[in-house]
Amino acid sequence: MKRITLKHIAQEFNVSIATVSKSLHDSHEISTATKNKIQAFARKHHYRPNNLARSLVNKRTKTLGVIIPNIMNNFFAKVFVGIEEVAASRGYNLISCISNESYSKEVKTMELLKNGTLDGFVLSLSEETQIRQSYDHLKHAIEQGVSIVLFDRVTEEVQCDKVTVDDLEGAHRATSHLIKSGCKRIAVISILDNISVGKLRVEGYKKALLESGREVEEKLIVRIGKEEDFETAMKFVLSDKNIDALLCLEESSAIRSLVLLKQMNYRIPEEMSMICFTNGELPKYVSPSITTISQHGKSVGEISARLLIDRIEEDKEEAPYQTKTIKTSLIERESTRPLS
Amino acid sequence: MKRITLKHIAQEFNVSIATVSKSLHDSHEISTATKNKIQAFARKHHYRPNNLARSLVNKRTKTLGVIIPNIMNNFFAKVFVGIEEVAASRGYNLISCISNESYSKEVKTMELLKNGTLDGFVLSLSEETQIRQSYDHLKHAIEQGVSIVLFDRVTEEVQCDKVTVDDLEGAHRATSHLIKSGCKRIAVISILDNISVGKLRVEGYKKALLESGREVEEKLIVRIGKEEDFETAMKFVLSDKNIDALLCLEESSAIRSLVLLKQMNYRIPEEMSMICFTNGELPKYVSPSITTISQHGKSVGEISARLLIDRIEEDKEEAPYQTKTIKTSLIERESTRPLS
DNA sequence: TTGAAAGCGCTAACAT
DNA sequence: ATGTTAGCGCTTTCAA
Repeated sequence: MKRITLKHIAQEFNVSIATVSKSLHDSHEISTATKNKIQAFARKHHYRPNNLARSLVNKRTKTLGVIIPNIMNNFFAKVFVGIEEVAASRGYNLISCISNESYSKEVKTMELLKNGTLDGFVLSLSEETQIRQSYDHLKHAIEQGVSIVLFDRVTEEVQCDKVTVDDLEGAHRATSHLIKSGCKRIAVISILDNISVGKLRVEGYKKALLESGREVEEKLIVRIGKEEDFETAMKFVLSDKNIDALLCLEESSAIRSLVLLKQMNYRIPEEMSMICFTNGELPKYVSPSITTISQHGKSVGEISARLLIDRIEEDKEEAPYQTKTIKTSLIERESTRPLS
Repeated sequence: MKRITLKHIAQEFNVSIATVSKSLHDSHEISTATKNKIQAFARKHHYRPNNLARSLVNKRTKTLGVIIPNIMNNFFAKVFVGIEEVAASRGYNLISCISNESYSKEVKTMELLKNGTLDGFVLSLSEETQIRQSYDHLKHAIEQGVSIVLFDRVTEEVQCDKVTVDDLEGAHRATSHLIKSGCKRIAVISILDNISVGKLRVEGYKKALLESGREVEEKLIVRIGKEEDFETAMKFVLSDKNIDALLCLEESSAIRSLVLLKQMNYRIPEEMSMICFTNGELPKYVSPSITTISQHGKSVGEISARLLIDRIEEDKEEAPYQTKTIKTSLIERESTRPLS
């Protein structure tokens, strides 16, 4: 059984398509009698308006594009959940893509989708995009009237609404916490040095050190690339026996460091304290559990979606762009010494 | 700057829309000269065909719907990645929704989307749907000619292509492994008793016990509901001091059991062995690390997407439905004794 | 209260 | 080689 259209219904009752359309929209122009019979018929036959046709006329699809670098990342998964909830509650669908940190995938997706299918985009820049600093795909989209909200990994280069995590403050908070708990030399472990948030976190770390009257030792800021062997790099770091704390800029390096430290029989947190970003399940259940900076991913998603939908719906395409910044929180666990 | 259409281009060169359309499709009917100038103009002005209009004519949207019960679940996240990859490689977009284990969300989503927006659905049933056993939304969709692929949590009630994990065999494999490693009394911890896969896993467990000449003790099959306090329930289970192995039917109960066992100073695996389903990061990095049954989520996703796209594209709407079953693998870790 | 007609942007069969 | 026409399914203005 094929899908039924206005035309079919019109034929059934020997009325015009317009009458059927109006009836189904419960227009006052139509008599209650005809409305009733048409509505009943439609319901009985599971009539569903064709959204493509409708969107073509209305120039609104009620669909948003979401581009996320990696869904296996706990933070992004949470953001996605937040976006999804808000979108659903406001009647929007989501077309979602995983850029997999690839610039070309990101570009292709945007190209593909800014063709009428979407009312706007929510996205976080892929690592490669941030390395290349090529943002033309975003700029073009905006020029063509597609609204965009950038979250987490953003850039000054593009004029649009943004939702960021206060990474600088987060790293500052983490570093200060380590200092207060008595740590003397704190190393930073970063595999995110290519992306905006990584850089901000390093800044926050430096700021905290300076504020407490310490010097920044560049060699304590360990940037590990994708090609390098993580374990080897870490062992080299740990050969500096005076390091007594690790600030890991994301989850995975924290977990891997922890495994290594345990192998090497470090006592945690006595000999080595640890804090990491991204408050997923892992840091919570690993032992010792790891003190984390929560970035409130779900809120980031919710706010991003709201920002985008508001801009689309209220036709405030000319309204000034805003950047909302979410504060982080520190969740104390076993990998740091209590602050007395 | 607004989006440019065939009409605009046609006006620009004083030709018909058809000529423009053909030029952009590089038709041999059009002279190279006109084709060139039209293509150049289109490129320069970033012309993108409106997909809505195109889909309306073609009756194909090249878009699939994906409904997943919970994206924070490692298995489903992997499935999603698999679907995404295949879909992208074959030129399909994904409209994705999280049912959040809710029947009504699942129904609403399907209602909303089987309106021309989609060529088909890939979905896994929500827990609530499996409890209510209401599958009319799926049946209607199929009647209306929307192709569906069900994965992981499936039902016999609906006639469509399916991709399942061999849960029975997985649980059988896990149980046999525990038996071979010397475990005497194996308890099953299930918070999935409402869903198909949960039941299959229990069956696999029973089968393995019987095969090894043991009896099935129903009280060793612990079904913990959402409302019950997990910890209290587990403590009660563990009051039976003869239990020396836990088969956890998913990740979270395994992790929580592990925390509890460590608190209670169990030696793992000597006094208590453990195996759980879902091979995510958690079982790997927790200590002791947990032996798991991998369900190969990404493959499940890939196969599902392929099955769906094949059916859509090859117009084999009448082809017999298939069910593909993915074998699990056992990944040995520290929570089980080696098989010597 | 109902209907005719135009149009959203595109495709495709059929002229010319 | 180019154009005309009809139509996908729907909304909306204007006319009856």
